[in-house]
Amino acid sequence: MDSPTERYEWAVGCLKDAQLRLTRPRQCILRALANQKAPVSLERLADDLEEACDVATIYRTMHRLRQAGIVRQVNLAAHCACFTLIAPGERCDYLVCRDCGVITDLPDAEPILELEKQVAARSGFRALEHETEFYGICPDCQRNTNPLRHR
Amino acid sequence: MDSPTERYEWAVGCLKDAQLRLTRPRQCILRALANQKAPVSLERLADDLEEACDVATIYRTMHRLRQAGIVRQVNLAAHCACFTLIAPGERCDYLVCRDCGVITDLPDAEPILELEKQVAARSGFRALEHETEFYGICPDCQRNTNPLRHR
DNA sequence: ATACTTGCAAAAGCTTTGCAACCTT
DNA sequence: AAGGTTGCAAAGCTTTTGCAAGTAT
Repeated sequence: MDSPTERYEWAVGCLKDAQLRLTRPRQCILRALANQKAPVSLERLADDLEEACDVATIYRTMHRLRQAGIVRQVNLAAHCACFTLIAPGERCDYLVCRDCGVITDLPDAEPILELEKQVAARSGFRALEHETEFYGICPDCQRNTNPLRHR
Repeated sequence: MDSPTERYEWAVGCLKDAQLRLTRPRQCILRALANQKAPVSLERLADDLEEACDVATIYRTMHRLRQAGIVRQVNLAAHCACFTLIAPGERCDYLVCRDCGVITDLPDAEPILELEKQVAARSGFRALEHETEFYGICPDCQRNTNPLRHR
């Protein structure tokens, strides 16, 4: 499930399963989401759309996609909701630069899945999911050490 | 560093180190934070204050506490900033109920610290920190299975 | 034809900022 | 006394909602 096309098709399938209509704005939104593996902020998402559409529509759509389990809302940075497709095999472990904000996917987070099982067993919580963010300063920003850029 | 008093004293020490003044509103805010191990939303924090104070003051204070490394902003739920003291030994791994919103601290997240080291080594990121949230339905909410309560 | 969706506009929230008065150091 | 802080009010954003018109099924 790696190519944007595959991811898009998967999402469209889910949309139909959820009895949501495949409208023009929704096509654009799903395509934009399918192109990005890392979570995208709503602002960025709006910019990425092939065809502009109303903010209200984007918000409403994201809400429905979330309900339908097609999209996950990730709370990486304060003050902006970020979203990502939950295509099969997708991870939700990220490495975020505190300085430039770049978000990378973290592929090898097996230990967390292990931990998740333990937590499920001990806590009695059901339907467990997780989300991990590692924050730090990326190599690029370590080089550009302008102290003023750092918040 | 377990008792609220110890945590409060620690925070006050940091405040002085950061050359921030110990005003009345700041005392209240730090005390409220020291009483809670789990992250508190701003709304809740405001309610917990012994003495009411202006929202603007709370926001400005949280901003400074964050800058001074006294407080961590956690993005547990969308639409509300949550804060917690970063007293020594404090963890940042949580178990959150998707239904009732209760937040519990997760004490045994060793594997994540291991992973953090690996990630630091491989990625070249510096000053790595992490934040993990496990989401699920808590035992209580599993019992009260009113489907309408679940979003 | 039906009823789900969209855009526009307005409302509602949350967060930030300006400024004079106030209080800690 | 000096300057960091506060409260109040207003401005800025982000997110939500109402409604008539538009469109996928």
